[in-house]
Amino acid sequence: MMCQNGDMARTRGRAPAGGRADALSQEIVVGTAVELLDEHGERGLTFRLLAQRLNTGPGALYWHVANKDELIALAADHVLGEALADAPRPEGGVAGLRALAVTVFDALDRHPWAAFRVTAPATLEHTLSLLDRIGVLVTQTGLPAERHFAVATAIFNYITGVSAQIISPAVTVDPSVHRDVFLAETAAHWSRLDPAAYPFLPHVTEALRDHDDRDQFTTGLDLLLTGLTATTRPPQR
Amino acid sequence: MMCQNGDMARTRGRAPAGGRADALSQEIVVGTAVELLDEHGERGLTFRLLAQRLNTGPGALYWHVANKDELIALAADHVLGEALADAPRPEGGVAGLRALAVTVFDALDRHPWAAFRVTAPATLEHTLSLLDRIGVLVTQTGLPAERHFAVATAIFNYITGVSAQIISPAVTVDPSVHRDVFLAETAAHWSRLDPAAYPFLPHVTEALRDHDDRDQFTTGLDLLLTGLTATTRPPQR
DNA sequence: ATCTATATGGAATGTCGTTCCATAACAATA
DNA sequence: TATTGTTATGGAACGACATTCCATATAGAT
Repeated sequence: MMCQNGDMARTRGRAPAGGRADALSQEIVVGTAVELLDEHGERGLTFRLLAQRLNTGPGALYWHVANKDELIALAADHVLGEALADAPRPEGGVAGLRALAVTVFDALDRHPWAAFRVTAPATLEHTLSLLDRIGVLVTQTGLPAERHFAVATAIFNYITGVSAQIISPAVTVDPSVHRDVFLAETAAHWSRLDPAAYPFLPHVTEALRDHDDRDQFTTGLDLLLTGLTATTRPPQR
Repeated sequence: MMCQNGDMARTRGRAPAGGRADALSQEIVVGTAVELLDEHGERGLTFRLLAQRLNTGPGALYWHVANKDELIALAADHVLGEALADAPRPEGGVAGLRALAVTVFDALDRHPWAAFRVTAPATLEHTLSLLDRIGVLVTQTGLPAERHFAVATAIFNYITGVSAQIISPAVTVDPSVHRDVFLAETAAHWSRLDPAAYPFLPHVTEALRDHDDRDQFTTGLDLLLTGLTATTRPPQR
């Protein structure tokens, strides 16, 4: 599964110099897939539907994409590419890490299906690019070189993994039920739990109902980054 | 989608007092599903195969489980339940949080398909239990009450989200390629990248090849927990 | 014995990913 | 301008799957 694109730069999908006017390309196929995924979610994307929108047959798509897994992986990478293009460059160090993380979260929040499909260790273009940019910023923090990989990967995993968790209700749950309704129902469920078995949850139903996803993301992120600076500059007695 | 079990405790699946000897139950169905998921992964689990192993037809399973999504969600919750049963209870505070997190990671590592299926906000029994136990431990750290929800959720999201990311290659990639081979190939890929576009990655290929998944999990976890203690006791000048 | 809710299991349905292949469009040759 | 080979297309066909349907069985209650 999953691309295994390997070495040989595949010419596939690159429209030949003097191709026809209505020529497909991997870029077009993936771009249209992103539209469809935004509209109907992962389950709603079918090769038939995609082919229909591109005025072709399902078979033609397989010239540009190996299978549905690769298509979705490429679509998710495409989303990440847009996010990175928008990401601010100026800041360095921990502030830059925070800004980059939030930018990526926002992008995944706009394309909920993508969050689950960005995976480590990276092999796709923009996923690699994200990890590399995190690595560069980590390098700037003055951490010893032997920790660069572990810390950069930890931050990458936090961004993609936690984003996926926070966004998951939008994907897992029936999309027809809105966020507020879902949270209200879940809060009601928590409030009905037996306090002997669940001493904590009944106390935080209000916080569940009112919380903001982005704040939830930055709460953990800031803990992580605080821990990072605390490690970088050991506690000044 | 997804349970919506609602209130009414469903009698379904509970074998009636004097049922037949070969009676099914939700517990049996889910337990067998866990076995099959461990053996063949999420794609390899089919209702036909599950029915065959239980000496029944596919239709019978739908009496105990609404659909495949619910089945897998229940199976993942089952895994979490086992992990929590094994989890050490003694320690409290930050040390207890760390121990609990690692226990859950190990369980998900043994059942890679489950990591992607544990989602927040929780509605299933053991997922709720995990979040609650995290909450209790967070309460013990002396954090102000208004931060309890945000911090407990952040830790929950870290555990489940980052575990899923770290374990993902075992699920996403063809299971026939072993971890070492996959990492070696990815490392080779990184080493061939253009250093102008990717200044960081080529330097850490060795670390990628040699890293340990559990260490990767604890690296970020310890950063997060360090940040937590730094927040709890503000820096003592 | 009869009745009814619970539970079963195999057959039928429809949708999907994917494969296949006959054909089209174009580029390079002659 | 014909010819040939490669690149690309698109629609039909295949096989697997989740899910539904329904005729039947089981066991407790009457």
